Amino acid sequence: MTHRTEEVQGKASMINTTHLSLTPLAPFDYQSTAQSHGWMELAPNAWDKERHALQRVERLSTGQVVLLDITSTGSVEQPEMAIEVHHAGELSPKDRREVTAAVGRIFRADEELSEFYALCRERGGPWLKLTAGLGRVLRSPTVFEDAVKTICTINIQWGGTKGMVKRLVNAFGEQYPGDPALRAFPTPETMAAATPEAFAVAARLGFRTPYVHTLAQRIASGELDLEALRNPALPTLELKKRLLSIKGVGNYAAATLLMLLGRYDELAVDTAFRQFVGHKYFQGQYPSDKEAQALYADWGRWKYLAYWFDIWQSFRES
DNA sequence: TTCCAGGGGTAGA
DNA sequence: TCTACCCATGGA
Repeated sequence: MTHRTEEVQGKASMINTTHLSLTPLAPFDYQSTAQSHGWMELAPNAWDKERHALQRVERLSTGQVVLLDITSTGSVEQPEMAIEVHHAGELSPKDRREVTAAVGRIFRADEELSEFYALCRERGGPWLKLTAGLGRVLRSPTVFEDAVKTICTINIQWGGTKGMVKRLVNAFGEQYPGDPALRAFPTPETMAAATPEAFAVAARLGFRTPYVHTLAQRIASGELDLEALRNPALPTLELKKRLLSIKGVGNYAAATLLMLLGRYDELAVDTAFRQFVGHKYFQGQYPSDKEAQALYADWGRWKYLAYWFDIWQSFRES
């Protein structure tokens, strides 16, 4: 991953703009990656359809809150992303590195998928499309944000998930100084500082309320280090065990978080999975979870990606 | 008003 | 390991 920086000073505003760039591993399909997951629609993310830009408010480790505007300036084979950072005051070299690292993580800029692409080529047909830079599933800069959002997908329709995440951001996220209506995803410390009662009233997460609040408290107190789960040396089974030890995380959420951590061994069995597999492979009948999972068994450690883009292609064809 | 969603925890077998 | 039951919330 490489980056270069230049700075442009705004003239009429207290907000300055810094231009950064990021070069992901090729092949890389920027737009398909951004639209690969509903995460694009969850606050503080927003997708600008006309400019094909992903916008997001980010709180840096210094406490500075900035607005990111991310677009593609390259091609699939020679990819490059432009990152406009709107911020008050200065943006230090450390801040710039933090921003490019966050964007790199969101887009999985350094994720190596050649083994998955080789399997897609063996299959041929519609799977060949994936080898043109698809296969990256959008995620968040922190494991905490992904964990909270995953818990907010449990037993609820997508509109409900969007509403819950938006309430969390509006109630506990820090404001962007250039537009107080825009906020960053809240830190564990901010959520943990609220009483359970105040948290429940503000977020309205239903039965997920104690799961998310307790998770924030455990991280804020130092008892739990979710970022440590990004360690590639951790065996997947150990990682899954640690995820399942989090209250509110069961088999579905653990498989989703494994995928977000770059481990594709497990399928997230939920209503969408059962409906899709039943419709496409079992003449509309719901198979057992074992039968459904067996469909993707020979994808080995790439099962989740195979399923995810199987449903993604069906969606695009319909 | 009723149903149920992109499930999970718990108890009991 | 499996099943039954309950769990808040909000959209259809």
